[in-house]
Amino acid sequence: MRILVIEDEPGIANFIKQGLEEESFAVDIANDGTMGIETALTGEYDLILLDWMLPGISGIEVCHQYRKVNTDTPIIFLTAKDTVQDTIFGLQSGANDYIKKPFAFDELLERIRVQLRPKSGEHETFTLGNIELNTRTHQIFKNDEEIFLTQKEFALFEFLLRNKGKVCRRTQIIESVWDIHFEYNTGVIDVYINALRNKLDMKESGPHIKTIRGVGYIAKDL
Amino acid sequence: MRILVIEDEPGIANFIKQGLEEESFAVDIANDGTMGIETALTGEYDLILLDWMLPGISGIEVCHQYRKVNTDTPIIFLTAKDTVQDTIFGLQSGANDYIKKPFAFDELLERIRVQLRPKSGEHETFTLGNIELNTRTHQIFKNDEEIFLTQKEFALFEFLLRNKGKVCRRTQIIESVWDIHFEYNTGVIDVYINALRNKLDMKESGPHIKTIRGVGYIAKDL
DNA sequence: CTCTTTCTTAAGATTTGCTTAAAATGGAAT
DNA sequence: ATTCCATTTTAAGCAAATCTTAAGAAAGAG
Repeated sequence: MRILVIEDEPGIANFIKQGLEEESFAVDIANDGTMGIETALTGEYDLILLDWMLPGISGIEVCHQYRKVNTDTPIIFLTAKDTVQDTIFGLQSGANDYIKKPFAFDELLERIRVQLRPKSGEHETFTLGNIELNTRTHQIFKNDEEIFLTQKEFALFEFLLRNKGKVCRRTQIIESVWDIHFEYNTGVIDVYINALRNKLDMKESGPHIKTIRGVGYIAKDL
Repeated sequence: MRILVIEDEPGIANFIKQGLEEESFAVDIANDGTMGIETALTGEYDLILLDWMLPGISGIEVCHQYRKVNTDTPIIFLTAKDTVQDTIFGLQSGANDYIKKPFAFDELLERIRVQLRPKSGEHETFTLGNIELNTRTHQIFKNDEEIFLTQKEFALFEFLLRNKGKVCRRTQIIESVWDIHFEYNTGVIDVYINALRNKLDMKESGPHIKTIRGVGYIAKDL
């Protein structure tokens, strides 16, 4: 799950980035409206957090522009203003929700989840055989026994499960999970796949992550 | 499906090459404008990815030159520039689309597919009897049972299916699938045709790959 | 029947992925 | 700031799958 934060104050931007990364979202920051709209349009994000007050192009303007091209990706406004007027205006411009600064991080998280839930059309848990992944609580159970994964392990596994049955190409994985876009000559994926297979105890029979040589991996039941 | 990438930065060029090869395109790289236009004119490519900023001859110039000779092959510009002016200018010079760097690989892939789809006039799946090939997910099903092919096997089979009913000459095959252009005295094709017939279980009756003695092969239903 | 082309198999070369250990990174605690 | 610890990444040797070559067997053409 990739999130773009369009916010000029580095302090706030980094605070949000860190918090979201702890929840294993992949977060990019754009620090002004121009960069923001450009990045939003090039990259593929699942959600956009948009500051109301931006130097140069305003948040509303960014939202307007973006909505001309993309009407699916949810946008949540971050705003210091708090009049009802502004709120209505913001939502009319195409945003899906808004949150007033200062805000409790958990509240932000909650609103993000609300926006992401209906979009994926999925539940908040995914399963692979007897393994269950809960995106909400960030836990993994195998036969009701909890298994602890690190951030990256979890993010990779979640990506595979969200695409269960479909082939996940190495390029897709390195982009979605590691956020690396150009030059890519690393063996990280192999290492983490290996870790997953070990921790989740995926031998021959039973659910497994199959490798498609020269292409990538695929998670399959049975 | 053959793609030429004209791009001077090795990092980006190789990243694109790998990504596209995972999708089983045959990719060649030219690292400057002169080489680029030369290769574009000699080889037979289905699509060209052209960097805007090139040492020596610029991307626009390459595009202009190329369009004097060939007006069919789609060209997609890769550009760091982002002004509307440049874009319009680029498209006027004969390009079919453009994409701003940095871009998400999936977006590039999508644009490539948009360009290739109308040209081939085909869908993203091909069938041969009860066998179905999905170019998108890179999978093959026979009566809804998945059959795993290697890269080369898949590429060869895809080529045959794209030309279903038409005779595929050995020279065509070796050029499109193996990217070998001149000297050619190898028995690889035979070996791979054999592998396909085995894996896909093509006996006499039923769908099969018929061999045309002295010429090549043809994929036929029934 | 003889010659040519294709089929089939097996073995060698090459590429790709697996696995492990060690180095780098980053956070938390002292 | 320093140390410690967990996580992430890099690197390298090994294993396995794939690709290519080659050579004898089979099949088709004349």
